[in-house]
Amino acid sequence: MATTDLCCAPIVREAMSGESAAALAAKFKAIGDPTRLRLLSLVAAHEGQEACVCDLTEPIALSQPTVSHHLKVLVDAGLMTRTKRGTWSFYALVPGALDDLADLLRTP
Amino acid sequence: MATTDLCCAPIVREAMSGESAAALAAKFKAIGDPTRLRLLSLVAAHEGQEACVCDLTEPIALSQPTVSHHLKVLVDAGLMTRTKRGTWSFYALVPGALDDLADLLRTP
DNA sequence: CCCATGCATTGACATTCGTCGATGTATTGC
DNA sequence: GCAATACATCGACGAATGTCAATGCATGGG
Repeated sequence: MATTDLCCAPIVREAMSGESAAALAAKFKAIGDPTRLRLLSLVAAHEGQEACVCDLTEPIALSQPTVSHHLKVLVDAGLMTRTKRGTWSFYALVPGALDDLADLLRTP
Repeated sequence: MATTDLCCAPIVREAMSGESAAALAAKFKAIGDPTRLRLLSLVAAHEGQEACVCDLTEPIALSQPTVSHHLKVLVDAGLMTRTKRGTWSFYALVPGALDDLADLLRTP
């Protein structure tokens, strides 16, 4: 779920509708958490721009279920992808997803 | 409070520290709510790029205390300013605040 | 001086969220 | 097959969040 595409003009261009506000807020809420921001950062900075859960658990210093939970939130928000290879799950940024959010924040 | 300046490079440039992640997450959490996104949008679209609470209560369709609460969150996050003139409190965007956030989301 | 207006604050409540331990489920290696 | 590894899911718990009605506090008008 939550694959609803962002529409519309920048936030400050015109008054937002309730629906588009909810869709956008869901994405910002996903990155409105310190742990998830660090996960995005860690994955992006990792070689190949991808990382498995085992690469992230230690630097994040939280339990493995908690890390998996946050990664799922990011995937559900459309910001990350999950790819299973063997025993591992590799997470990577969705190309352009963060840039799309950035564009919506720009003021004229 | 919460006037901590954002530092650092874009999120995806290098691994974030816990502190900068917390500071950044606080700002994204502030805009990670549909009501607050609409408030930002309404204020920015209003004439003079400012609006009083009485201008916002009706289109938001929530109680006045709730609107005031959300506006306070946005002010505390450093995204809005409050100016009292007479009986009214006028809210406006902090110039460049959203653009600074946008810059941190950009991927190389 | 008193009342009405505009807004902030308080207290309460239900809901959501972040976290963990325990458990389930594949996949790999021997 | 069996044990070990990597990860997801579940259930539970305290903390934080969004909302409202009630109240407080200024400011301006008669």
